[in-house]
Amino acid sequence: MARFNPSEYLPLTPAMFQVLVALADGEKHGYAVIKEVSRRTDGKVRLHTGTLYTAIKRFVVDGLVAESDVRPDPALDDERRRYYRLTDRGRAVAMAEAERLTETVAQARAKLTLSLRRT
Amino acid sequence: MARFNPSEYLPLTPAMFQVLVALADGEKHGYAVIKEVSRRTDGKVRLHTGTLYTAIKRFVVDGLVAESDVRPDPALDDERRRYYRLTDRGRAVAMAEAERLTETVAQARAKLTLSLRRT
DNA sequence: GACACTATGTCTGTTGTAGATATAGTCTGG
DNA sequence: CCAGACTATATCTACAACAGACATAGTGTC
Repeated sequence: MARFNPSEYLPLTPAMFQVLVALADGEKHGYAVIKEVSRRTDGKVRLHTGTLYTAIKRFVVDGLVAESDVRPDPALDDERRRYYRLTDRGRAVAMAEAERLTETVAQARAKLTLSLRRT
Repeated sequence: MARFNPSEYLPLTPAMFQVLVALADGEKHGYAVIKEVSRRTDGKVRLHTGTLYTAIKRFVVDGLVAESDVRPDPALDDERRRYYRLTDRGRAVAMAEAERLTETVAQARAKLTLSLRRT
């Protein structure tokens, strides 16, 4: 597992990227990921259950996400929930993807504005 | 066709976005689009012919791209080529997608760096 | 009591894409 | 001089990701 290179895991699909980003600020259960993404994007990005649970399963196998044993205060919990957290590797991949997208957008903007100046 | 709203066409798939961006600074033929994307992304993004020609066909139908009659100097031309240019609508969609991606990346960066500060 | 919400998960059909194949002309090195 | 690479368009098949439906089940609300 030594010298894991995040860029070899790229590009992520938009849905998978959103899953990792949702877990970035603290562990969450599946349904909470769906809601967080929907809330954050004003309902524009809607992860469906088929997409979400399949993605998380793969992330756990690949070591980007780990299932957590830590349960919150039982009063706030729901025993059906399964909590997931981003691993160091998952965080590195998400950051690399963010950088890749930044570069892509920068190039796109450059080309799109360049041609406006010409016209 | 009045009051076309570009955001209804979003999100674009990464491949489709690259095609529109490639055409942003002037009309090109299909093979030139493939090469431009590959060159610009240091070989990281490789559009395949199946993807490219299928995407362009759809863009022409949807009015985001138009086939151009303008042929360059015959000395520089290749009669097999088919040239395509971005329409106003195509440009509007590409710009809207660039803005959407900018917002997505900004949110991702915020969440990813926030958690670093916590830890 | 009906409906919406929370929560996890599987299944199927659709879509987009990769990669192969087809065709064919040009160009370059050994 | 001919093999192989490159240019150029296009179609086809197979696969992976995803949407959306379905299944299950408990809780909350009108």
